[in-house]
Parts: sequence; C-alpha cells; structure tokens
Amino acid sequence: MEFDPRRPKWQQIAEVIRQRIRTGVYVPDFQLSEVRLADEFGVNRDTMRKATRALREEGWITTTPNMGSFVAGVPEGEPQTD
Amino acid sequence: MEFDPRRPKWQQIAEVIRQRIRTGVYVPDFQLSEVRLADEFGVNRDTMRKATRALREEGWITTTPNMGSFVAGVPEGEPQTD
DNA sequence: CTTTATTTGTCCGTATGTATG
DNA sequence: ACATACATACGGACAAATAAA
Repeated sequence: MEFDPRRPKWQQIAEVIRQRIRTGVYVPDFQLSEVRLADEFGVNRDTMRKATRALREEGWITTTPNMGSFVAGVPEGEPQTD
Repeated sequence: MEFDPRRPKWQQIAEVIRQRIRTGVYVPDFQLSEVRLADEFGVNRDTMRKATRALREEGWITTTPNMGSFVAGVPEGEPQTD
C-alpha cells in the first residue's frame, strides 16, 4: 500500500479498514490479526496496533486478549456504504 | 470460575489450590491431574501447567512424570487455616 | 500379552499485552 | 515508526511411562 508521508500510517490504515467494514469486505465477527494485517500493509506491528486501537475506541472492532480482534460492525452514527 | 482479567489466570488458579490445601479440601497424597484441573477451571493445559509449576516450586505439591501431581502439604512457614 | 486409558513432558503455531531500545 | 524480546493464553499434536482391562 502507498502511504501519504504527510499523515501517520496508522491513520491511513485505520481508514482502509473502516472502509472495508462499511462496504462489507469485513463482516461482523471476522477476525482481524494484528500480525497478519501488519504484514499485509507492510508496517511494524507497533504501528498496526495504533490503528486497531483507534478502531477499537471508535467501536468498529472488539479485542479479546490472547484471542484476537473481531469486527463489531459499523458504529452508531456512521453511514453504511454497503 | 470467574477470573480477574487484570491478573494472570494461572496465578488465580494457584491461589485457589493453595486455599484448598490449607483448608484440607486437598489432603496430602491427594492426586491432582493437570488435565482434569484444566478442565475444571476451563483453561488450557498450558495455563494449568503454569499454576502447578508455581505450586511445585513453592512446595505445595510434588510431581512425578507419567504419574501425576500429589499434594505435599502446607509448606514450612505457611499458616495452616484448617 | 495386548489394548486402552491416563498422566506428564515437550514442541509447534497463533494471538494480544507489555516493555525496552 | 521500527526492531526485539518476553509474558500470557489458547489449540493442537506427539512421545513415554504407567496402570488397568
């Protein structure tokens, strides 16, 4: 993925994942692995964690320690682009 | 069993077993099986092994390969709640 | 003697949480 | 942002020894 050097990578990654959830690419309960996503986007896991943290705080995903992160759905007030 | 997510499960399990030995629920020579205990507490055997390892190092139990773990008693210096 | 069940020991893989540099 | 390491936890698999059928 191409990153805009003017903005943090984790923000750009979070936006991509938001879009995937909005459009149904990622359906509820779909498991998101920080390790695999970090590999997919070509970034460090530490960077990926910043993205998942933001998505978690916004209600897009839920995270269970030692288990994984899972798609929650589109948060309240967010437009569904599906 | 209900676990406090703020502390490791294996520590909480070890504390439960310590209490059972202190109060005589588990008497000396009573056999403890990692497999059955893991099932009882609803955790992975790997997690259960961390608990038995701690108890073994503290002197609460002894473990014989291929045989099982057995209650040793209340270690020296530990108060007997019985 | 053979089979089956049980138990600990060991190893692999995956995943998140935390910490350090 | 990255690199690395370790802790915690789960799932699965296999080996070796023991005991009972």
